[in-house]
Amino acid sequence: MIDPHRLRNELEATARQLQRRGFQLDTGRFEALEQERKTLQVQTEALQHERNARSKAIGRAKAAGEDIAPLKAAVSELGEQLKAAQARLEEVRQALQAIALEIPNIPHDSVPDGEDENHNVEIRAWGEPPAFDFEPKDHVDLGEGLDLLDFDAAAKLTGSRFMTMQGPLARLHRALTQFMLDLHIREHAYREVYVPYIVNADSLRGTGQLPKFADDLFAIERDGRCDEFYLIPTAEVPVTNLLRNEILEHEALPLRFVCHTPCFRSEAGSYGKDTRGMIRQHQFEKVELVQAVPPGRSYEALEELTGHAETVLQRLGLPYRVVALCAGDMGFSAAKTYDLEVWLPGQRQYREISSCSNFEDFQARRMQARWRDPETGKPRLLHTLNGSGLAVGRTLVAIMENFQDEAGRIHVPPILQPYMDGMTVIG
RNA sequence: GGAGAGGUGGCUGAGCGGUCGAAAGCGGCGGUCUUGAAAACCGUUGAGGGUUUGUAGCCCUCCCAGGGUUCGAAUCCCUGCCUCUCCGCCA
Repeated sequence: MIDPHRLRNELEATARQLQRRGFQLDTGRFEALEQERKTLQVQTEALQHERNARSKAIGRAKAAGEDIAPLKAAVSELGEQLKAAQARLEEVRQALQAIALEIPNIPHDSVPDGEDENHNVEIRAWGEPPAFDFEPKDHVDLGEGLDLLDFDAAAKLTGSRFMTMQGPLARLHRALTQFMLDLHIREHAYREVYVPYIVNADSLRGTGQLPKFADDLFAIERDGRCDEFYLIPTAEVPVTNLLRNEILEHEALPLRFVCHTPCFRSEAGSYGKDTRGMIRQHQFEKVELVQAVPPGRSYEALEELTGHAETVLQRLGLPYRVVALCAGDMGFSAAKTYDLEVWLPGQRQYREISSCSNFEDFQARRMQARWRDPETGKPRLLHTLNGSGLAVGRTLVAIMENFQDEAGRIHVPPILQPYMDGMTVIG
């Protein structure tokens, strides 16, 4: 949610900033509602004041043994008026709230203009795409060739967009997770957390998935209702919501959490896109980095966090580039996002493997995540950030395709070999 | 799943339907005392919102959440959520 004061006081300027990401704010409707809210709120509070004062007078009169019947009658009437005013105010409030919840975050000034991914800007690249003296295969052919990857089996068990792995490939997948967690814990000072994989609607509202993106989620039915519990689409949701309705002491910051979870995405509307292989699945594993920092520090933190994710790719020896998303391509809650894209020889292109974002106070306001500013002693909204460090399934794909040989074998990156009992090659 | 108890400020914990945003203790902050510290003593100490040029004043809301009763609800009623105890079941 963006700052309601900002919406009230700088409505036109805010609308222009939102337009950069292709969002049209209906300023006329907002202003009308806001005007009404103001009038109704003042009126309602005046009535409440009146009622409070009169009720107290009744209390005093009763204590003094006076006749209170006429006083009561007078306040009764007030009660009706108050009830009506409150009802109208509540209506207007909810309308305003509904609008506010569907307004995306304002792009930071440093975010490039543009409508879609074609306007994203490459910031830097690392490593060289490998030169093969044979025709490189994609991960599907490699995995199925080794008899270690099976999409048909998963289709039998569940349906499309799931997969099964076996033997050393499943182990490599697990090794990747361990390596990522260890790296972030040991070298980047993150604290590991374990969280529920099912969250309630309040949590999803807090990070911004609800109310707008319910279609991307798997809802869980319970007691005949399916609007309460959902499978997490990313660890971002439970981990960031640890801070919901909390006021942190300054000493606790910055907060750095790393969390490995499965992620579940319905990806409604993505049919026909990346149908082959494990690039786009309903279930995948991810190691997620989440930070909460004082407001003045969040852009510095974004650079650091992006660097932490990059380190994973560098240690594995995977070529990648860093891309600044343009205003039109950013996610709903983000003020600024860097995507990490890894080179996939099977597709001959860079593909997203991590997305690192600064949400500023957008999520914090939704979930009332605050810290006590030592300057004033007063609670203020935190800034939250997160990034994949990394998406495990896609990292596995990158390793398979970049480290294949002509025989269709997969060479284990040296940094992972200790996690594999020294195994150097699969196949 | 069955039976019972309970959810109050940073913590512990009082609270008869009116003078309760809430006693008391602890903690925090400021001060007195002290060479310094401790102790003692004094003072102070929740959050959100509206109005407003205003960190001034005035006002509103918040005692788990949502409804209800009432002139008036932390206190009474209903629903939900959560916690605890006992039994059952279970990894």
